[in-house]
Amino acid sequence: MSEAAAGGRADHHTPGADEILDKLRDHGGRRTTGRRAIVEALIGAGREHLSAEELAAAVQAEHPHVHLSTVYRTLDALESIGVVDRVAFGGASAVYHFVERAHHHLVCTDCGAVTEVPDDLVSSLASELDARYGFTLDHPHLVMTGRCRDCASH
Amino acid sequence: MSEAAAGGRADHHTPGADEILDKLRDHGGRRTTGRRAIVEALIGAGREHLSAEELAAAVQAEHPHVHLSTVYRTLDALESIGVVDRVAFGGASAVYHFVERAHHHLVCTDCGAVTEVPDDLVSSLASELDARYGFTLDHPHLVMTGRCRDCASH
DNA sequence: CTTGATGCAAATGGTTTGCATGTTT
DNA sequence: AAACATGCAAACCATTTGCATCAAG
Repeated sequence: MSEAAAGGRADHHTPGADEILDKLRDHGGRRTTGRRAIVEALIGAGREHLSAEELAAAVQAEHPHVHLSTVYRTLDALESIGVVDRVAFGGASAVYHFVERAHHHLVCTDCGAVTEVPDDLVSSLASELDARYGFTLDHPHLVMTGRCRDCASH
Repeated sequence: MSEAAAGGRADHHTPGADEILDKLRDHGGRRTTGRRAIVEALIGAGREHLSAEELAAAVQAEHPHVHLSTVYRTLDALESIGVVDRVAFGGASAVYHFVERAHHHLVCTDCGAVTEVPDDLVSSLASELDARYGFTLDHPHLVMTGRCRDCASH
């Protein structure tokens, strides 16, 4: 995994914020301090999946003027250039994270915990669904609900 | 549409409305005309998955006074006694249907079409997830997103 | 100086809730 | 009567949008 973009370490200067902002600019976007702050906060979250509100809170610790709607707009922009993945499951707020390797999500309906599942675990089901129904599963966006180990034992 | 409201066939008296209302009453609920109308409309929908609003519209054709919030409350009640299944996927409105055999749902992110998938297709993935993560997939509630045959070909 | 980004407030849309009233048991 | 259901309006909550302003290119 690209330790730079993903890293929990290897952040000598600033992980991949610049690269991401560059990508944004390549798509006609602009580099702003707000966006940098948002990207950095998202990088800082490591592999945690944050909601827009949590991300806004993190950003606002340093940049109090950055508005929640800006966070949403920036996440939208990042999602549309394929840098960020939005994970939405019924009702509750969506969470966002960087797209690294393809993976799916198990969301516990009790405690809300999100577990990542590598894509290959799902691929045979995916081809089955394709063969039988012509249905193409969302590859990096699949969200499956159920109960996690802890909650299941109650 | 449902010129049935009570089914095109196999409805000698009234499908299962009474049984369902009985179940509701067994759980401390009351039989009201509104609830009967809602249950009948849901039965009339056959295996279509309706949103609360669609259901309300269907009911209101005959009983204009039945309010949308009553539909929601009734669906809640029916869900909590295990008679109906609510299928919610990010953002859009949830759809409801009777719990018959266990099945999952493929929701097309383009056109919103809902395809049913028998449980057995998913069971090997389910046991895999259980074995690896101790995660118990929601059995009759799984919602998977992607693109249906029609939309995928665009 | 043009186009995109932002803050803010207000709108959205699906769903839920408080309340006073009407019904079922 | 007591407990529950209902209509209605208003509240909710995550997200989106209109608009005037601001800043990046």
